[in-house]
Amino acid sequence: MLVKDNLTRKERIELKATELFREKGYAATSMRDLAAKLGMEAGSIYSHVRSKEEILQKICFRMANEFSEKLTEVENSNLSPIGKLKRIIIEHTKVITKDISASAVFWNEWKHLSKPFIDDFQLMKNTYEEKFIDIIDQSVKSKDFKKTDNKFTAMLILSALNGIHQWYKPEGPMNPEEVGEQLAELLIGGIKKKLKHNNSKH
Amino acid sequence: MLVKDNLTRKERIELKATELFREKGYAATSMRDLAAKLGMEAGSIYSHVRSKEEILQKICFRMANEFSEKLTEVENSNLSPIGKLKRIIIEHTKVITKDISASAVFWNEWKHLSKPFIDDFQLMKNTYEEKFIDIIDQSVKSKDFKKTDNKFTAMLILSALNGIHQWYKPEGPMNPEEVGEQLAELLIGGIKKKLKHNNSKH
DNA sequence: CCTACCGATCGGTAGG
DNA sequence: CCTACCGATCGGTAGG
Repeated sequence: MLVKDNLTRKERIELKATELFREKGYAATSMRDLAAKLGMEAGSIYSHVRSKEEILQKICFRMANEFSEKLTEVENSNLSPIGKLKRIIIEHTKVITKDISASAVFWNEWKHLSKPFIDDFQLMKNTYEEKFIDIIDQSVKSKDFKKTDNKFTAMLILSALNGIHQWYKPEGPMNPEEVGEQLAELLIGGIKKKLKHNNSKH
Repeated sequence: MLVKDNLTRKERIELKATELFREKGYAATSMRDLAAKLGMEAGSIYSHVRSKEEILQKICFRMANEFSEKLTEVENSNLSPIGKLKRIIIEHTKVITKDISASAVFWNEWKHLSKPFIDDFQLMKNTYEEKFIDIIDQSVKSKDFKKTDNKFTAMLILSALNGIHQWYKPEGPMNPEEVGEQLAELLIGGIKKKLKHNNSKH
Protein backbone atom coordinates (compact mmCIF):
# COMPACT_ATOMS: atom_id res chain seq x y z
CA MET A 1 0.00 0.00 0.00
CA LEU A 2 1.37 3.41 -0.83
CA VAL A 3 -0.10 5.53 1.96
CA LYS A 4 -0.19 4.08 5.44
CA ASP A 5 -0.47 7.43 7.19
CA ASN A 6 -3.70 9.36 7.66
CA LEU A 7 -5.66 6.18 8.22
CA THR A 8 -8.24 5.89 10.95
CA ARG A 9 -7.80 3.05 13.41
CA LYS A 10 -10.62 1.22 11.69
CA GLU A 11 -8.99 1.61 8.30
CA ARG A 12 -5.67 0.30 9.61
CA ILE A 13 -7.45 -2.75 10.99
CA GLU A 14 -9.11 -3.43 7.65
CA LEU A 15 -5.87 -2.93 5.76
CA LYS A 16 -3.90 -5.38 7.88
CA ALA A 17 -6.80 -7.84 7.94
CA THR A 18 -6.92 -7.78 4.14
CA GLU A 19 -3.23 -8.66 3.95
CA LEU A 20 -3.59 -11.48 6.47
CA PHE A 21 -6.75 -12.88 4.88
CA ARG A 22 -4.86 -12.98 1.61
CA GLU A 23 -1.73 -14.66 3.02
CA LYS A 24 -3.30 -17.19 5.37
CA GLY A 25 -6.92 -17.30 4.28
CA TYR A 26 -9.87 -15.96 6.29
CA ALA A 27 -10.54 -19.08 8.37
CA ALA A 28 -6.89 -19.56 9.32
CA THR A 29 -6.42 -15.92 10.37
CA SER A 30 -7.18 -15.38 14.05
CA MET A 31 -8.06 -12.10 15.69
CA ARG A 32 -4.89 -12.63 17.74
CA ASP A 33 -2.83 -12.78 14.51
CA LEU A 34 -4.44 -9.56 13.43
CA ALA A 35 -3.90 -7.90 16.80
CA ALA A 36 -0.20 -8.84 16.72
CA LYS A 37 0.19 -7.18 13.31
CA LEU A 38 -1.45 -4.05 14.70
CA GLY A 39 0.58 -4.03 17.91
CA MET A 40 -2.42 -4.43 20.18
CA GLU A 41 -4.41 -7.10 22.04
CA ALA A 42 -7.16 -9.14 20.41
CA GLY A 43 -9.91 -7.76 22.62
CA SER A 44 -9.07 -4.19 21.64
CA ILE A 45 -9.98 -4.75 18.01
CA TYR A 46 -13.62 -5.04 19.01
CA SER A 47 -13.74 -1.34 19.95
CA HIS A 48 -13.51 -0.61 16.23
CA VAL A 49 -15.07 -3.59 14.55
CA ARG A 50 -18.14 -5.64 15.40
CA SER A 51 -16.79 -9.03 14.32
CA LYS A 52 -14.20 -10.79 12.20
CA GLU A 53 -16.78 -11.41 9.52
CA GLU A 54 -17.73 -7.73 9.34
CA ILE A 55 -14.23 -7.04 8.01
CA LEU A 56 -14.62 -9.71 5.34
CA GLN A 57 -18.00 -8.28 4.36
CA LYS A 58 -16.57 -4.81 3.83
CA ILE A 59 -13.78 -6.14 1.62
CA CYS A 60 -16.02 -8.36 -0.48
CA PHE A 61 -18.80 -5.84 -1.07
CA ARG A 62 -16.45 -2.93 -1.69
CA MET A 63 -14.77 -4.88 -4.48
CA ALA A 64 -18.07 -6.20 -5.85
CA ASN A 65 -19.39 -2.64 -6.02
CA GLU A 66 -16.30 -1.35 -7.79
CA PHE A 67 -16.57 -4.05 -10.44
CA SER A 68 -20.26 -3.47 -11.10
CA GLU A 69 -19.94 0.30 -11.18
CA LYS A 70 -17.28 0.07 -13.86
CA LEU A 71 -19.35 -2.42 -15.81
CA THR A 72 -22.40 -0.13 -15.72
CA GLU A 73 -20.30 2.81 -16.92
CA VAL A 74 -19.03 0.81 -19.87
CA GLU A 75 -22.50 -0.56 -20.68
CA ASN A 76 -23.91 2.95 -20.81
CA SER A 77 -21.14 4.27 -23.01
CA ASN A 78 -21.58 4.58 -26.76
CA LEU A 79 -18.64 2.39 -27.60
CA SER A 80 -18.96 -0.40 -30.16
CA PRO A 81 -19.50 -3.87 -28.72
CA ILE A 82 -15.86 -4.78 -29.22
CA GLY A 83 -14.83 -1.40 -27.80
CA LYS A 84 -16.95 -2.13 -24.73
CA LEU A 85 -15.29 -5.48 -24.23
CA LYS A 86 -11.83 -3.99 -24.54
CA ARG A 87 -12.78 -1.19 -22.14
CA ILE A 88 -14.25 -3.51 -19.50
CA ILE A 89 -11.15 -5.72 -19.60
CA ILE A 90 -9.01 -2.64 -18.95
CA GLU A 91 -11.27 -1.32 -16.18
CA HIS A 92 -11.51 -4.71 -14.50
CA THR A 93 -7.70 -4.94 -14.60
CA LYS A 94 -7.35 -1.48 -13.05
CA VAL A 95 -9.68 -2.36 -10.17
CA ILE A 96 -7.70 -5.53 -9.44
CA THR A 97 -4.24 -3.98 -9.66
CA LYS A 98 -5.27 -1.04 -7.46
CA ASP A 99 -5.57 -3.41 -4.51
CA ILE A 100 -4.24 -6.89 -5.17
CA SER A 101 -4.76 -8.11 -1.62
CA ALA A 102 -8.40 -7.06 -1.53
CA SER A 103 -8.92 -8.64 -4.96
CA ALA A 104 -7.46 -11.93 -3.79
CA VAL A 105 -9.67 -11.90 -0.69
CA PHE A 106 -12.73 -10.94 -2.75
CA TRP A 107 -12.08 -13.83 -5.08
CA ASN A 108 -10.98 -16.57 -2.67
CA GLU A 109 -12.67 -15.90 0.66
CA TRP A 110 -16.27 -14.85 -0.11
CA LYS A 111 -17.40 -18.40 0.61
CA HIS A 112 -16.90 -17.65 4.32
CA LEU A 113 -19.63 -15.01 4.34
CA SER A 114 -22.63 -16.07 6.43
CA LYS A 115 -26.19 -16.52 5.33
CA PRO A 116 -27.86 -13.32 4.24
CA PHE A 117 -24.61 -11.85 2.93
CA ILE A 118 -23.43 -14.78 0.87
CA ASP A 119 -26.71 -14.76 -1.05
CA ASP A 120 -26.39 -11.06 -1.85
CA PHE A 121 -22.83 -11.62 -2.91
CA GLN A 122 -23.63 -14.48 -5.24
CA LEU A 123 -26.43 -12.46 -6.77
CA MET A 124 -24.00 -9.63 -7.60
CA LYS A 125 -21.51 -12.13 -8.98
CA ASN A 126 -24.13 -13.76 -11.21
CA THR A 127 -25.42 -10.40 -12.42
CA TYR A 128 -21.90 -9.34 -13.31
CA GLU A 129 -21.28 -12.52 -15.28
CA GLU A 130 -24.57 -12.21 -17.15
CA LYS A 131 -23.83 -8.63 -18.16
CA PHE A 132 -20.39 -9.73 -19.26
CA ILE A 133 -21.86 -12.50 -21.40
CA ASP A 134 -24.26 -9.94 -22.83
CA ILE A 135 -21.37 -7.83 -24.12
CA ILE A 136 -19.92 -10.89 -25.82
CA ASP A 137 -23.33 -11.63 -27.34
CA GLN A 138 -23.46 -8.14 -28.80
CA SER A 139 -20.00 -8.56 -30.29
CA VAL A 140 -20.96 -11.81 -31.92
CA LYS A 141 -24.16 -10.29 -33.35
CA SER A 142 -22.21 -7.37 -34.77
CA LYS A 143 -20.05 -9.93 -36.60
CA ASP A 144 -16.87 -8.85 -34.81
CA PHE A 145 -16.40 -12.18 -33.07
CA LYS A 146 -16.33 -15.80 -34.02
CA LYS A 147 -19.54 -17.59 -33.23
CA THR A 148 -18.80 -19.69 -30.16
CA ASP A 149 -20.34 -20.63 -26.84
CA ASN A 150 -20.52 -17.12 -25.42
CA LYS A 151 -20.73 -18.20 -21.82
CA PHE A 152 -17.61 -20.26 -22.39
CA THR A 153 -15.81 -17.25 -23.83
CA ALA A 154 -16.97 -15.01 -20.98
CA MET A 155 -15.72 -17.45 -18.33
CA LEU A 156 -12.39 -17.75 -20.12
CA ILE A 157 -11.92 -14.00 -20.03
CA LEU A 158 -13.09 -13.66 -16.43
CA SER A 159 -10.78 -16.47 -15.33
CA ALA A 160 -7.85 -14.75 -16.99
CA LEU A 161 -8.75 -11.45 -15.32
CA ASN A 162 -9.34 -12.93 -11.90
CA GLY A 163 -5.95 -14.62 -12.01
CA ILE A 164 -4.15 -11.27 -12.27
CA HIS A 165 -3.75 -10.95 -8.51
CA GLN A 166 -1.65 -14.11 -8.49
CA TRP A 167 1.15 -12.79 -10.67
CA TYR A 168 0.89 -9.00 -10.98
CA LYS A 169 3.73 -7.12 -9.30
CA PRO A 170 3.16 -3.36 -8.94
CA GLU A 171 6.93 -2.85 -9.29
CA GLY A 172 6.85 -4.30 -12.82
CA PRO A 173 7.40 -2.29 -16.01
CA MET A 174 3.72 -2.03 -16.98
CA ASN A 175 1.20 0.23 -15.29
CA PRO A 176 -2.38 -1.03 -14.79
CA GLU A 177 -3.76 0.58 -17.97
CA GLU A 178 -0.97 -1.05 -19.99
CA VAL A 179 -1.53 -4.44 -18.37
CA GLY A 180 -5.23 -4.17 -19.22
CA GLU A 181 -4.49 -3.17 -22.82
CA GLN A 182 -2.07 -6.04 -23.25
CA LEU A 183 -4.61 -8.49 -21.81
CA ALA A 184 -7.35 -7.17 -24.08
CA GLU A 185 -5.04 -7.39 -27.10
CA LEU A 186 -4.08 -11.01 -26.37
CA LEU A 187 -7.56 -12.18 -25.44
CA ILE A 188 -9.36 -10.48 -28.31
CA GLY A 189 -6.71 -10.86 -30.98
CA GLY A 190 -5.05 -14.04 -29.79
CA ILE A 191 -1.38 -14.73 -29.24
CA LYS A 192 -0.79 -16.11 -32.70
CA LYS A 193 0.57 -13.93 -35.44
CA LYS A 194 -1.96 -13.17 -38.12
CA LEU A 195 -1.00 -14.31 -41.58
CA LYS A 196 -2.01 -12.65 -44.84
CA HIS A 197 -4.32 -15.38 -46.11
CA ASN A 198 -5.66 -17.63 -43.43
CA ASN A 199 -8.96 -19.24 -42.71
CA SER A 200 -9.67 -19.39 -39.01
CA LYS A 201 -9.83 -23.21 -39.04
CA HIS A 202 -6.95 -25.18 -37.51
CA MET B 1 -17.24 -38.97 -9.03
CA LEU B 2 -18.44 -41.79 -11.22
CA VAL B 3 -17.38 -44.79 -9.19
CA LYS B 4 -17.90 -44.70 -5.45
CA ASP B 5 -17.81 -48.45 -4.98
CA ASN B 6 -14.68 -50.53 -4.69
CA LEU B 7 -12.92 -47.84 -2.72
CA THR B 8 -10.81 -48.63 0.31
CA ARG B 9 -11.72 -46.87 3.54
CA LYS B 10 -8.71 -44.63 3.07
CA GLU B 11 -9.79 -43.68 -0.46
CA ARG B 12 -13.32 -42.88 0.73
CA ILE B 13 -11.87 -40.59 3.38
CA GLU B 14 -9.72 -38.78 0.82
CA LEU B 15 -12.62 -38.45 -1.59
CA LYS B 16 -14.98 -36.89 0.95
CA ALA B 17 -12.20 -34.72 2.36
CA THR B 18 -11.48 -33.39 -1.13
CA GLU B 19 -15.11 -32.38 -1.56
CA LEU B 20 -15.25 -30.70 1.85
CA PHE B 21 -11.92 -28.90 1.40
CA ARG B 22 -13.28 -27.54 -1.84
CA GLU B 23 -16.65 -26.43 -0.44
CA LYS B 24 -15.54 -24.96 2.88
CA GLY B 25 -11.80 -24.58 2.48
CA TYR B 26 -9.16 -26.65 4.30
CA ALA B 27 -8.93 -24.54 7.46
CA ALA B 28 -12.69 -24.33 7.93
CA THR B 29 -13.20 -28.08 7.49
CA SER B 30 -13.00 -29.97 10.78
CA MET B 31 -12.28 -33.64 11.22
CA ARG B 32 -15.75 -33.81 12.80
CA ASP B 33 -17.29 -32.42 9.58
CA LEU B 34 -15.44 -35.09 7.65
CA ALA B 35 -16.43 -37.83 10.07
CA ALA B 36 -20.10 -36.82 9.76
CA LYS B 37 -19.91 -37.10 5.95
CA LEU B 38 -18.42 -40.57 6.35
CA GLY B 39 -20.90 -41.71 8.98
CA MET B 40 -18.30 -42.27 11.67
CA GLU B 41 -16.72 -40.50 14.65
CA ALA B 42 -13.80 -38.10 14.34
CA GLY B 43 -11.38 -40.27 16.29
CA SER B 44 -11.95 -43.20 13.96
CA ILE B 45 -10.52 -41.38 10.96
CA TYR B 46 -7.07 -41.59 12.55
CA SER B 47 -7.00 -45.36 12.08
CA HIS B 48 -6.62 -44.69 8.35
CA VAL B 49 -4.91 -41.35 8.14
CA ARG B 50 -2.09 -39.86 10.14
CA SER B 51 -3.35 -36.28 10.18
CA LYS B 52 -5.64 -33.78 8.50
CA GLU B 53 -2.69 -32.29 6.67
CA GLU B 54 -1.61 -35.65 5.30
CA ILE B 55 -4.84 -35.72 3.28
CA LEU B 56 -4.12 -32.26 1.88
CA GLN B 57 -0.59 -33.32 0.99
CA LYS B 58 -1.81 -36.31 -1.00
CA ILE B 59 -4.26 -34.18 -2.97
CA CYS B 60 -1.79 -31.40 -3.74
CA PHE B 61 1.13 -33.61 -4.76
CA ARG B 62 -1.00 -36.01 -6.77
CA MET B 63 -2.29 -33.12 -8.88
CA ALA B 64 1.13 -31.48 -9.13
CA ASN B 65 2.58 -34.77 -10.38
CA GLU B 66 -0.14 -35.23 -12.97
CA PHE B 67 0.45 -31.75 -14.36
CA SER B 68 4.21 -32.14 -14.59
CA GLU B 69 4.03 -35.61 -16.10
CA LYS B 70 1.81 -34.34 -18.89
CA LEU B 71 4.08 -31.36 -19.44
CA THR B 72 7.15 -33.60 -19.71
CA GLU B 73 5.38 -35.84 -22.22
CA VAL B 74 4.52 -32.86 -24.40
CA GLU B 75 8.01 -31.39 -24.08
CA ASN B 76 9.55 -34.64 -25.27
CA SER B 77 7.18 -34.99 -28.21
CA ASN B 78 8.22 -33.91 -31.68
CA LEU B 79 5.37 -31.46 -32.13
CA SER B 80 6.01 -27.94 -33.39
CA PRO B 81 6.21 -25.25 -30.69
CA ILE B 82 2.67 -24.13 -31.40
CA GLY B 83 1.54 -27.76 -31.49
CA LYS B 84 3.12 -28.28 -28.09
CA LEU B 85 1.31 -25.30 -26.65
CA LYS B 86 -2.01 -26.48 -28.02
CA ARG B 87 -1.36 -29.99 -26.70
CA ILE B 88 -0.39 -28.85 -23.21
CA ILE B 89 -3.51 -26.66 -22.98
CA ILE B 90 -5.62 -29.69 -23.85
CA GLU B 91 -3.79 -32.02 -21.45
CA HIS B 92 -3.94 -29.48 -18.62
CA THR B 93 -7.68 -29.14 -19.24
CA LYS B 94 -8.17 -32.90 -19.13
CA VAL B 95 -6.34 -33.22 -15.82
CA ILE B 96 -8.51 -30.48 -14.29
CA THR B 97 -11.84 -31.72 -15.61
CA LYS B 98 -11.09 -35.30 -14.53
CA ASP B 99 -11.33 -34.21 -10.89
CA ILE B 100 -12.64 -30.70 -10.42
CA SER B 101 -12.72 -30.87 -6.63
CA ALA B 102 -9.12 -32.00 -6.36
CA SER B 103 -8.12 -29.28 -8.84
CA ALA B 104 -9.84 -26.61 -6.79
CA VAL B 105 -8.14 -27.84 -3.62
CA PHE B 106 -4.77 -28.07 -5.38
CA TRP B 107 -5.11 -24.52 -6.56
CA ASN B 108 -6.68 -22.82 -3.51
CA GLU B 109 -5.50 -24.73 -0.45
CA TRP B 110 -1.81 -25.53 -0.97
CA LYS B 111 -0.91 -22.51 1.17
CA HIS B 112 -1.97 -24.56 4.21
CA LEU B 113 0.81 -27.11 3.71
CA SER B 114 3.40 -26.97 6.47
CA LYS B 115 7.08 -26.25 6.19
CA PRO B 116 9.01 -28.86 4.28
CA PHE B 117 6.04 -29.65 2.03
CA ILE B 118 5.10 -26.14 1.04
CA ASP B 119 8.64 -25.54 -0.22
CA ASP B 120 8.58 -28.68 -2.36
CA PHE B 121 5.19 -27.67 -3.70
CA GLN B 122 6.26 -24.17 -4.64
CA LEU B 123 9.33 -25.59 -6.34
CA MET B 124 7.16 -27.83 -8.53
CA LYS B 125 4.84 -24.93 -9.27
CA ASN B 126 7.71 -22.67 -10.31
CA THR B 127 9.30 -25.38 -12.43
CA TYR B 128 5.99 -25.93 -14.20
CA GLU B 129 5.59 -22.24 -14.92
CA GLU B 130 9.14 -21.93 -16.24
CA LYS B 131 8.69 -24.86 -18.59
CA PHE B 132 5.42 -23.34 -19.75
CA ILE B 133 7.13 -20.02 -20.45
CA ASP B 134 9.80 -21.94 -22.33
CA ILE B 135 7.22 -23.35 -24.73
CA ILE B 136 5.95 -19.83 -25.39
CA ASP B 137 9.54 -18.67 -25.97
CA GLN B 138 10.00 -21.38 -28.57
CA SER B 139 6.81 -20.36 -30.34
CA VAL B 140 7.91 -16.75 -30.49
CA LYS B 141 11.34 -17.74 -31.85
CA SER B 142 9.74 -19.87 -34.52
CA LYS B 143 7.80 -16.76 -35.61
CA ASP B 144 4.43 -18.31 -34.87
CA PHE B 145 3.58 -15.83 -32.14
CA LYS B 146 3.57 -12.11 -31.71
CA LYS B 147 6.56 -10.85 -29.79
CA THR B 148 5.28 -10.00 -26.32
CA ASP B 149 6.25 -10.41 -22.70
CA ASN B 150 6.30 -14.20 -22.65
CA LYS B 151 5.90 -14.53 -18.92
CA PHE B 152 2.85 -12.31 -19.17
CA THR B 153 1.40 -14.53 -21.90
CA ALA B 154 2.15 -17.68 -19.90
CA MET B 155 0.43 -16.36 -16.80
CA LEU B 156 -2.59 -15.32 -18.84
CA ILE B 157 -2.95 -18.84 -20.22
CA LEU B 158 -2.34 -20.52 -16.86
CA SER B 159 -4.90 -18.24 -15.19
CA ALA B 160 -7.47 -19.13 -17.80
CA LEU B 161 -6.73 -22.84 -17.33
CA ASN B 162 -6.75 -22.73 -13.57
CA GLY B 163 -10.13 -21.03 -13.59
CA ILE B 164 -11.75 -23.99 -15.33
CA HIS B 165 -12.73 -25.66 -12.06
CA GLN B 166 -14.91 -22.68 -11.23
CA TRP B 167 -17.28 -23.01 -14.16
CA TYR B 168 -16.85 -26.42 -15.78
CA LYS B 169 -19.87 -28.72 -15.41
CA PRO B 170 -19.26 -32.35 -16.38
CA GLU B 171 -22.92 -32.58 -17.47
CA GLY B 172 -22.31 -29.94 -20.15
CA PRO B 173 -22.27 -30.61 -23.90
CA MET B 174 -18.48 -30.59 -24.30
CA ASN B 175 -16.21 -33.39 -23.18
CA PRO B 176 -12.79 -32.52 -21.69
CA GLU B 177 -10.88 -32.87 -24.97
CA GLU B 178 -13.35 -30.53 -26.67
CA VAL B 179 -13.15 -28.00 -23.85
CA GLY B 180 -9.38 -28.06 -24.15
CA GLU B 181 -9.49 -27.63 -27.92
CA GLN B 182 -11.91 -24.73 -27.66
CA LEU B 183 -9.72 -23.07 -25.03
CA ALA B 184 -6.61 -23.55 -27.16
CA GLU B 185 -8.41 -22.16 -30.21
CA LEU B 186 -9.59 -19.03 -28.37
CA LEU B 187 -6.33 -18.40 -26.52
CA ILE B 188 -4.05 -18.98 -29.49
CA GLY B 189 -6.25 -17.56 -32.23
CA GLY B 190 -8.19 -14.98 -30.24
CA ILE B 191 -11.90 -14.43 -30.05
CA LYS B 192 -11.99 -11.87 -32.82
CA LYS B 193 -12.83 -12.85 -36.35
CA LYS B 194 -9.89 -12.64 -38.67
CA LEU B 195 -10.33 -10.26 -41.57
CA LYS B 196 -8.72 -10.63 -44.99
CA HIS B 197 -6.34 -7.68 -44.76
CA ASN B 198 -5.58 -6.55 -41.28
CA ASN B 199 -2.51 -5.39 -39.45
CA SER B 200 -2.48 -6.60 -35.89
CA LYS B 201 -2.33 -3.04 -34.49
CA HIS B 202 -5.44 -1.46 -32.87
C1' DC C 1 -14.54 -48.26 14.85
C1' DC C 2 -16.26 -45.84 19.51
C1' DT C 3 -15.93 -43.43 24.03
C1' DA C 4 -13.88 -40.32 26.61
C1' DC C 5 -10.81 -37.21 26.94
C1' DC C 6 -6.40 -33.88 26.41
C1' DG C 7 -4.31 -29.18 25.88
C1' DA C 8 -4.60 -25.47 22.72
C1' DT C 9 -6.86 -22.08 20.52
C1' DC C 10 -10.78 -19.81 18.80
C1' DG C 11 -14.25 -15.43 18.51
C1' DG C 12 -15.95 -12.51 21.49
C1' DT C 13 -17.29 -9.90 26.12
C1' DA C 14 -17.17 -7.37 30.72
C1' DG C 15 -15.32 -4.13 33.34
C1' DG C 16 -12.16 -0.90 33.90
C1' DC D 1 -6.78 0.11 24.70
C1' DC D 2 -5.73 -3.88 28.37
C1' DT D 3 -6.67 -7.78 31.59
C1' DA D 4 -9.02 -11.55 32.52
C1' DC D 5 -12.03 -14.46 31.23
C1' DC D 6 -16.23 -17.25 28.82
C1' DG D 7 -18.07 -21.36 26.28
C1' DA D 8 -17.20 -23.67 22.09
C1' DT D 9 -14.53 -26.10 19.14
C1' DC D 10 -10.33 -27.68 17.33
C1' DG D 11 -6.71 -31.74 15.98
C1' DG D 12 -5.39 -35.62 17.91
C1' DT D 13 -4.69 -39.77 21.41
C1' DA D 14 -5.41 -43.79 24.67
C1' DG D 15 -7.57 -47.69 25.64
C1' DG D 16 -10.68 -50.83 24.48
